[in-house]
Amino acid sequence: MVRLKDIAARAGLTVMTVSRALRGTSEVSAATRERIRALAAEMGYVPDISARGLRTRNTGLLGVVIPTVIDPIHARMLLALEEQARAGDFDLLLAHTLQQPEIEEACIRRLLGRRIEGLFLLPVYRLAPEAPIYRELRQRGTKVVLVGHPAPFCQDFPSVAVEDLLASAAVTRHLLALGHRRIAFLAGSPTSPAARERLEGYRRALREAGMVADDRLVFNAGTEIEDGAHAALRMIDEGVRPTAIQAVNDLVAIGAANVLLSQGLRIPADISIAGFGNILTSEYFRVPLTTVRQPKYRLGLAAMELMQALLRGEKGESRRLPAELAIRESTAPPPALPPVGGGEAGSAAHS
Amino acid sequence: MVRLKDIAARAGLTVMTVSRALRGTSEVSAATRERIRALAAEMGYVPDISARGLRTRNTGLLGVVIPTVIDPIHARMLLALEEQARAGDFDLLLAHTLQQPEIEEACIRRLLGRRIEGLFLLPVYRLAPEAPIYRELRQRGTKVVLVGHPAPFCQDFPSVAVEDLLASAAVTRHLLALGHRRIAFLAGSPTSPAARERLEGYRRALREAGMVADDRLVFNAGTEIEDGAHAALRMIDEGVRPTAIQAVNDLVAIGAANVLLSQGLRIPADISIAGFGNILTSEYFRVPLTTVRQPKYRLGLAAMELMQALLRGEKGESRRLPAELAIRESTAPPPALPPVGGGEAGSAAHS
DNA sequence: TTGTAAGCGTTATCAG
DNA sequence: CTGATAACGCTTACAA
Repeated sequence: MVRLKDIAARAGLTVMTVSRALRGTSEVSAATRERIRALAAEMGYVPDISARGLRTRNTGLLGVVIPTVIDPIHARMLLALEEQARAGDFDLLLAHTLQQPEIEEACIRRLLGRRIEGLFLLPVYRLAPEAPIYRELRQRGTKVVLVGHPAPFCQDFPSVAVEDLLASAAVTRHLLALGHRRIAFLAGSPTSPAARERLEGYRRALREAGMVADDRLVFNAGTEIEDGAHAALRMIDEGVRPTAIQAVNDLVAIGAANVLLSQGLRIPADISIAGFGNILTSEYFRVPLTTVRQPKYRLGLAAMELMQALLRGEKGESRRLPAELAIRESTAPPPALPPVGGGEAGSAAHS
Repeated sequence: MVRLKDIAARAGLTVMTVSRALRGTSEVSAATRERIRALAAEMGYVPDISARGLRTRNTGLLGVVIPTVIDPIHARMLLALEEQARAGDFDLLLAHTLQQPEIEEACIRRLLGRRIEGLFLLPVYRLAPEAPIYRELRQRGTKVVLVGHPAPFCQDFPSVAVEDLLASAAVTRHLLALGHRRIAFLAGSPTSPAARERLEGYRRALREAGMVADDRLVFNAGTEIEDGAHAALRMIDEGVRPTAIQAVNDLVAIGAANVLLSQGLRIPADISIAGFGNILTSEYFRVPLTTVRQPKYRLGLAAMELMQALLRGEKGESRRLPAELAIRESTAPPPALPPVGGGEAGSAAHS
């Protein structure tokens, strides 16, 4: 490894002069500056950022803690983040939590040892109102940008999140506008604020339309394709026959759609399906879905902007990004006017 | 930030004693060790890894340079890598190249400044036999594990890659065994060794079956869904009517499949489709595809093993990982025995 | 078992 | 414009 010292020796100058010449800072005669620069290039000098950081107290490191990079939404967000980081002359340390609190804690602790200047945190959501590592981050005054919805245990960090509630309500309103009156909802995990917001958006839209949100139309699914399939089967078992289904995400929607198609139902002729878009653009799935396009890349940009503000010592304001409804041929008016009222679960209508 | 010095002051001891106590190294009285430990915990001490590294000359950092983390294959590989890295007490610096040589060079240079101990490199493939930054890596003796196929400009680095040629040949043999004699190939970018291997595997299998690989059945596609669609349209335009299609990857296959389905063809009744699996398990696409399952996670593991060997100062042996053919209902015997011989492009039969 | 001195590669600071 | 000195937080090497 070539060090400043080595260049200084070759140049017959002090380390300091070389350092200054290379940084272009301070006044150094143009002549020597060029000479040093050439020499450094020739010798393949690469400054040691850690050593510099030791002295200047800035490491130029940002941490990203993410459930898993396999999630396409998160991956796109990460891409944006990394591009922005490089532009701002930061390097990115990546760590996965696999949605496990212990791993999350270990990750964060390691990153703290790296003296990261800021942390992008996609939290592992828990119901508990407190989490020790989050408390520690607060005490340390670590600059944290939460990428996701705030929850009790992480409330006081500035955050960037999608307007899930509004977007979900828009989906429901879209279905209502088409004439659907019996809309089932395949819900996600109750520990996930995003999933909860989506359920709440559905309920709010129903209420605003003067209807009663019937819980017999809400099925606990999860986040995976299988979860959607199981939920759809349960729905059929229970004799519930909605004219439309709204799912907490694309995967769940696809799982449900596959089940329905295998039952001989046609989409959207017999039943409409809508939900949030998590994978690809879902246009490439041959299951017709009307989806909410999530602003993945913009989420990354917004997160970085917030971080920049924090790094400048500002307060940093949380932001909610709108999501856009991508209406496709997957949703259509209900096949026939559903019976109004009706007592049994299957025909339980909002009204 | 709490430093060793601070703990030492509070404990009435030297920095050295504290350092030793915390590391558990050397002989320190069990009593003081516990006392120091407790004190450190209470004060929230986190050792500064960079400072330590400055002294010990190991940074505990590994770099990953990747086209984009959006690619599901790469994302899974990255996940494995990160998990392994953490297990080995390394942190991971992530950088994207976006497939652009200049960005790649900039990334690598930055990582060198971080004094990474090793670099996982998913190269930006170019046809040129030399690339300056690769030469520099060689000269520096940086420990590099190539994740991908070797190419002239990066030949001398140890690598981990999938047995694309063999896997591709297996696909073709599978189609041949079903009785297909007119198999089209939708090829990828010629700069990508993996794509080239896949084309070569197809050709080899045909030759081994005593057939002539007819280039009129090979269409340049690319890597995206749209590329597959365009290639399929071109194929149809040129009047080529294969009984089976083999694609360089899943996306291309899906693009082609969508076009064929929209033309009223049924899969696999009228035409069979097979290729490499890049997205999800493609089981969830309602386009029937027989695919090659790529050992994404094992690729990550193997890369890390290779890196460990390099770090131990060993030579490090390149490895090729086999890929498994996932046969599904997407491939079936050809609808009718194709005409043997035949002069025009459309019916151009092998042998 | 504990302490002292020195140094890792860089830059802040003050002096010339 | 350039140099000398000290320091960032930690650990190695040697001394007590």
